Amino acid sequence: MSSRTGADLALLLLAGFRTLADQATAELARRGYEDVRPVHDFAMRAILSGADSASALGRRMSVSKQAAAKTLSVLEERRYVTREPDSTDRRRTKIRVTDRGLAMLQEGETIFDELREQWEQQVGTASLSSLEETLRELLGDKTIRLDSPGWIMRDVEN
Amino acid sequence: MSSRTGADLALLLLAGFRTLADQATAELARRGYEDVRPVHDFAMRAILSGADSASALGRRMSVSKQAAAKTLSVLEERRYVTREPDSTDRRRTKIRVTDRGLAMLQEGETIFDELREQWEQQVGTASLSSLEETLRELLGDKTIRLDSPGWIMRDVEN
DNA sequence: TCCTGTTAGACAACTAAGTTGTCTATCAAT
DNA sequence: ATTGATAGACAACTTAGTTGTCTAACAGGA
Repeated sequence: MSSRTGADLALLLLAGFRTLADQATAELARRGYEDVRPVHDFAMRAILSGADSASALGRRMSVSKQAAAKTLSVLEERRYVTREPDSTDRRRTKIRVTDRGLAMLQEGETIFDELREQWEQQVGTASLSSLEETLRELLGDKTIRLDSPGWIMRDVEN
Repeated sequence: MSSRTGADLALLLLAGFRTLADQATAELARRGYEDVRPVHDFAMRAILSGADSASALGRRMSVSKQAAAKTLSVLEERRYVTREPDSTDRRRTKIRVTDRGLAMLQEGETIFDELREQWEQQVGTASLSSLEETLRELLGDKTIRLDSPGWIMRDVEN
């Protein structure tokens, strides 16, 4: 079916992402981490990989530092990170991922791996890794911009 | 590189979609249709395929009817659709895609096809269509929910 | 024909994740 | 010592959603 056009390709990619992200978010909630969205997970990864201040995180995620600061304050509120003053540079406040944060990340990774496993069983190892290979080739090392508000999962009423 | 995990797979899919969507939006703007986002394009398609009222559109896009009505009013403002009273059911107001709307859709489709063409040249016809095949198999006929606010393209300042 | 339940659309208040713009404090370097 | 850049904060705005409540119109059965 579905006429093989460029627009369909875009929709397929989107649907693929959303399927994984929605399932992961739901499963994460089921395992005790409610109110965590993919964007939080990604931000935490970025922090761990060295973006340990609001400005740095903003740069890393290609988002304004103000937006990054907002994300950080909800992460702090939910006890996934802490902020402490940087002794060497009194302008900065250093971000630290808490143990709870690490545990959440771990759980998230596990869930994503499980989902990938399911997909592998559905279409075979070869198909899936060739898909990944193709996408990597197409996207190169292009870092992913996260400046799209949302991709939240909610339920609809009417 | 990039450890072959489920999370990476999700990010690849997202990056793929965003790359296409961002480029398409930019190109559409360059060709005279500014302030059009993917979500508008998708909504117009849904209208054309029969969802010709706010409530119907909401159901089709898995979004509340209020959200659909909002989208419709910006589409109307920008002269991509018109609303007219339905003679057979006085509660409803019928949505019609304007000529300008059709032209915009046409242009959008062309652009997406061009982008797909580029990708094809980059990785080969076989790889790309196998990617599409795999995704279709994984996602089935699952319709795409559009209830994520955003995926807008904006520029970042600092 | 009337009552009852459902549907369409509108309005209002709220949320989430962004954006600009402006401000102060601190650093770094000529 | 001044000058310029950087970190973070605060405020006002934007987009695309969400609930909740309301009225008007339809549809079907007693």
